[in-house]
Amino acid sequence: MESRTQTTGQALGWEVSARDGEARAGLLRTRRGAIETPVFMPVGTLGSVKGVRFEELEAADTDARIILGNTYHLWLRPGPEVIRACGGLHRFVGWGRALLTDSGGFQVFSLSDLRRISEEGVEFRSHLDGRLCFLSPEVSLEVQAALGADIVMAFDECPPGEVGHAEARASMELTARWARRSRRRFDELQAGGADAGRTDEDTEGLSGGQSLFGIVQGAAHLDLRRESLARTVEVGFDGYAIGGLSVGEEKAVMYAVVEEVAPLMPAERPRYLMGVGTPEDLVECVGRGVDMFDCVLPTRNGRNGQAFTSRGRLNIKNARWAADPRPLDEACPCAVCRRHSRAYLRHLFMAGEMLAPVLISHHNLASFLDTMRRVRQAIRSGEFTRFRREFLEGINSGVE
RNA sequence: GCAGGGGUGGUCGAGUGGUUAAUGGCACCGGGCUGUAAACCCGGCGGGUUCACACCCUACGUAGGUUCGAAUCCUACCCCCUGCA
Repeated sequence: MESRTQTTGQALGWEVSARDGEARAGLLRTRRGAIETPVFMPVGTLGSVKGVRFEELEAADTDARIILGNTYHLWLRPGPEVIRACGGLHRFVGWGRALLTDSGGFQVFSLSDLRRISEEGVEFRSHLDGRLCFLSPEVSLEVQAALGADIVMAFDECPPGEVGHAEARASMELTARWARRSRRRFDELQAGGADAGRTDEDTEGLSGGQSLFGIVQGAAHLDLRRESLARTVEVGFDGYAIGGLSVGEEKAVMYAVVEEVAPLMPAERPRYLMGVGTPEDLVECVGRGVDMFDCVLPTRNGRNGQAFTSRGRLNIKNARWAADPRPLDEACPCAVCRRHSRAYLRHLFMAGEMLAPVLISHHNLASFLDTMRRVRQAIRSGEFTRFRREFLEGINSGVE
């Protein structure tokens, strides 16, 4: 038996197996399984990757190794007590693989009309029933302990993408202070056994506890980004995320920030770009040094009738597909593309059949995850540059 | 046959003398969606010319009529629904 004593005691294992330029291929070891990176993580905000069954997420054509849940949403409903009583989020939803929970920081942005920020935390007017709720770094980490995800996120403030320097600085500094508080409360909760998802000691050579990621903010201002990174690293986390992108800024700005920040992030820790992105964003940002991604696009756009294909986006509602016997993407090996035609999917969508969004979501997810498999392969074989060029050419060639 | 009610743009349905090419809904056509307040949101939707402003044509069962002006009023006819025979 090979000894893994050198990683025992840590909650998360991480090793890079290949590099190609800034792109890295690696293995992220969590208490609920190993995850090859770069990885795309499907979003399951409310405890469900919308429209996709867990069996399908596990199936070979998709094979998601880790999915997200959301602290704010699960906190409001069904509530952390319910989920703790059911043995944590894994057992509650019936998913045995890895989970990552976002802290609710994104809702500070997306629900900006319903909240007020103070040093202490964020007062939300619940979007469900209007009642006043208070989320802070401490509360967020307490809820995340009750959910018991394998990776949890520090509670941050996510400002709009185009905020000016002064506002971005104030926000970034608040996030930095919240990072310390998140770290402190996290450690207390772990020491106190509050983690509902704890696994046996030595699982995978890991401690069995949760791991915690810090989040870099600073909007489009590179000096603030660098400072935010330094202050986050100073606190010390198991992994580091870039937050506050794809929130209204120009795409070039996003790429510029990632290009500046990712290579400066600790090389011995996984790098997670939050909320990104399109297939081309994934490839571009892997090329800038990112290891982990999540995004609602495959499921949301799938539900709304848009398929991501190797030749770009295909809107299944378009009349031009009405009698098209071809699959969504002739190059896609997913279960949906192997079985169903564009004509059938369009018919289902136009008829309002719930199977249509289900099938397109499945295809999109399978497509995103397949892209990441090919990205990893390209990095390992030292052909990432060529892969990137050919992939982008394909995406831009247009669906016929 | 008699008595009521009704025939409006792809469809259902408002409008009952003048901003009416005609409110809405649906259908249809197109666009958007990036740590999910999203199975959602936005736009178009009689025809023609125009990049556009704009202009022309055709339209409220059919045919006449009244009026400066009619989907709206009058007459005849056709058709549909309900009740009674």
